[in-house]
Amino acid sequence: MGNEQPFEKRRFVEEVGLLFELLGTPRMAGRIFGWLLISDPPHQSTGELAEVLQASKGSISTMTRLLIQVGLIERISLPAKRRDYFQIKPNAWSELTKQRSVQIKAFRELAESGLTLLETEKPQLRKRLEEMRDIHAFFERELPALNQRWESERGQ
Amino acid sequence: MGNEQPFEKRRFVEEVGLLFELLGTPRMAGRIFGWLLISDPPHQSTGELAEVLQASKGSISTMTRLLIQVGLIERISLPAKRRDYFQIKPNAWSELTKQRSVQIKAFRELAESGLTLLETEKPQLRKRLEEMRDIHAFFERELPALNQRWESERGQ
DNA sequence: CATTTTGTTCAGTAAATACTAAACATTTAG
DNA sequence: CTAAATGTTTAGTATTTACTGAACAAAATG
Repeated sequence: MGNEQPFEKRRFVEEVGLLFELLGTPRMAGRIFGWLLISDPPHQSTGELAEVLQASKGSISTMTRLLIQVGLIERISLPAKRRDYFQIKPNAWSELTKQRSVQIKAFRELAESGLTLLETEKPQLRKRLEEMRDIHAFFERELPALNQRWESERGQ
Repeated sequence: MGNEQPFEKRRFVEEVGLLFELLGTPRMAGRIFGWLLISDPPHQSTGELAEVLQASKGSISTMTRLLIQVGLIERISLPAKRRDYFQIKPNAWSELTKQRSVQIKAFRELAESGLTLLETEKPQLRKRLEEMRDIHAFFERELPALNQRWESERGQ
């Protein structure tokens, strides 16, 4: 089959895969995401992904599910044609920021439960946890604000 | 040996371990970090860590090295006493934010190299990558500013 | 110098993970 | 209905990873 995509595109896909792997997400998920960033058209089916990326359909199925779950891609179905397609989710990055806030909250709460444990201890010992709590409370408050600023700046 | 630390402290340590694991860092590294957040004194030796956390010295050695590398703890040596101790790094969280900026930069650069690939394509196809580039450029610029605001607000 | 105390490195292991390939299910088209 | 196309689930595999325990190295103490 005519499976000759330019060298550079393959390399791009592979780079995205490696970056994802570095950040703890399976490389294949990164490859899928990478391809969906440059594919024409922007929406691709499971079969197309499997062929272009030389991966099994099972792998594509699992990893698209993962990418949907973390909010980076979405499943769409086109009116007439075949079954379903995947594409980069238009608001992917903003939503990722929101997820980041959830993590930050977890750290803030952990710091607070630690402070409860050290309730009766001298300030010197509590300092570590107070700093952890305060900075996370700060970002928990400011990150959504920053994200909102982004959305309005670009939105117009 | 008198190894009876309160229930709640063990649970705290285990919770930090689980959160770390969730974020892709080995659980044992999280346990070490958790214990260093509540230990008295705040600095602990490899041997102490191994005993409290019921882990092998080898594991402690590897994981402290990891934690130092990511900037969360530091190695200190006390004047008279034994060899070296570990403690939470005073500026840990701010430095972590800086590292986050490095990742964001990687995404921005990836988006740009993708845009180079689609240089001659129609705008419709370039949109995905432009959005990815722009939001990452935004945070690459704003995150350090936010962090600086934190440092001055608390610094006084 | 010999002994103890402390930390690192290394070899081995058990469990988790990222896949593949094939069986199965479901829809679409003739 | 039958056949083709598409996607999911499952079973199996190979690799990676997070550990342990022991050998080793280096320094401090007597």
